[in-house]
Amino acid sequence: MLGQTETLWPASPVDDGDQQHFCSTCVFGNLCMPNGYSKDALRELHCLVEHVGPFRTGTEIFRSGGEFTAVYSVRAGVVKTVVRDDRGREQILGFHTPGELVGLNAVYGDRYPCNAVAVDTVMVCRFSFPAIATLSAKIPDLQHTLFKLMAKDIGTAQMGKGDFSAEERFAAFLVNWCERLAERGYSDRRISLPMPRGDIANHLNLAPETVSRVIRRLIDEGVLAVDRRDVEVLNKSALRSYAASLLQRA
Amino acid sequence: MLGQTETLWPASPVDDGDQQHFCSTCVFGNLCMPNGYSKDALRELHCLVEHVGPFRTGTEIFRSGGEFTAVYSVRAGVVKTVVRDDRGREQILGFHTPGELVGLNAVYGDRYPCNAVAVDTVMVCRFSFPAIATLSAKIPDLQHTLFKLMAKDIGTAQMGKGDFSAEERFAAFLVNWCERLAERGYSDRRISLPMPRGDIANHLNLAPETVSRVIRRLIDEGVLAVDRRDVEVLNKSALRSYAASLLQRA
DNA sequence: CGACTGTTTGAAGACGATCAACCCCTGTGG
DNA sequence: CCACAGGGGTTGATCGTCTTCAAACAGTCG
Repeated sequence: MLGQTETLWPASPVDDGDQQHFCSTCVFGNLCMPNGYSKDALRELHCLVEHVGPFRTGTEIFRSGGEFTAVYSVRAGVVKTVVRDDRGREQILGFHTPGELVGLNAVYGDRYPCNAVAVDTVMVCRFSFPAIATLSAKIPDLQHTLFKLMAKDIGTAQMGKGDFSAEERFAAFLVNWCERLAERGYSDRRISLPMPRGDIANHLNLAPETVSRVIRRLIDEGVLAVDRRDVEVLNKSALRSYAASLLQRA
Repeated sequence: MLGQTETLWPASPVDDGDQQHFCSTCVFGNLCMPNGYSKDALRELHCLVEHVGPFRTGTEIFRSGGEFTAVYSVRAGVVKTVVRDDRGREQILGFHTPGELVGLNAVYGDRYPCNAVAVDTVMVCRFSFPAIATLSAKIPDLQHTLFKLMAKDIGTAQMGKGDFSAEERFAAFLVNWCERLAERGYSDRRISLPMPRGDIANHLNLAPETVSRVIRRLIDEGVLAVDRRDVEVLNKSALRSYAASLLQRA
């Protein structure tokens, strides 16, 4: 199990030297195609990218109602997107790991529909959306990538729909989190959940107490080992079986 | 209130003669920009559109797992999109009225992620997606429209997230339904809900019995008059106040 | 008329929310 | 070094809403 004092995993992906296998090490993040772009395309993309940050925990990268000008690629840290209703209750739409693009849902309308808030210390790259849209007309691969990223966001948002138990929700969240981190070169067994329990609960439409109880059950069953916000998946297949009904939708 | 035998509203939008104010009367549906396209663009769009139908209740326009080749614009009737999990339980992602585009969520991946099923008798227009993507690189307005439509779908899917009561869910659904029909020239007070109660319940993550009870309460409060699948909104502001917390998310 | 589906209504039960208390860790100041 | 305050997290007891189960009802189509 986990000791209290040992550091379990590195805070950033393992350095591959000059090789860059993962898009998280590229300023474009998921804006990269699997096969990359031509040199010309890359040069043009580089012209319009802008490094921003760091943002400290709780600070806003953009704000709901603010003029939509750009999308952001997460370079480091975790970003959450949040909507607030008139009575101040907030709903966390999602968490975004390095490489992922934030702000695409603002393309409809000329204002951001949600807040983007730093969960921990965050670095981002800013892409002017008008510029990227114009560029995508010239670079079919880029247009295709944008279409795919937006369609993926539709699918992600739709996956939340459905009547699922607390266990299913949390397990699916954890499995999905592991997979996304694994794509970036992190361990898929030992992961960090940098956001507070209440944020996880909010995102899953559960009470913080319920999340706590679910975690307890999973620990008691030997599925997880948990030390504060660090999680080790001990029985991946068991976790997957909990998440199955939510993830395996044909 | 409603009599049993009278026909409350026309089955299709009022004919304006030669004027075509609404996109539902145009084969392109929401693929139309507010200001329309140039003649050249229209001609090219016309080349790749394909009329399909009619589909009878319960028949599939496309099927989950099928090769993704095209998106569909609803011309007449209502289409529902459905995902089925491994145990046969199904989840209705959404209902689509005339003018709306179905299948954009398939752009990610090369297979449809859901079934599209006719709720009543449905006519659609088929657009080859590769063709439309290619065309959109030449027509900036079309690209922009596609981006916006996809972003809107993200927003629609995200709106479902949150912890809402049965009343809030149903009221928000009904208000949204009215607004979408109103955009198409239908009455915004007297509407038809052509899908069975069970489908509404499924979409809202409620039991059919719960939907039935919510409707009963709204009738008793004088907010609605209901005759089978025809609904008249008697107190729009009351209905909106129920839906407020779900719709008014800044 | 009778089988069928879809809808409504009632009663009992389950799951998660809420309320309340406690714990653990951190940081701060004496 | 210890005391204390504070936030985040955990645990237990109770409550409420929606689900489930069961039955009756309505409209439709053969």
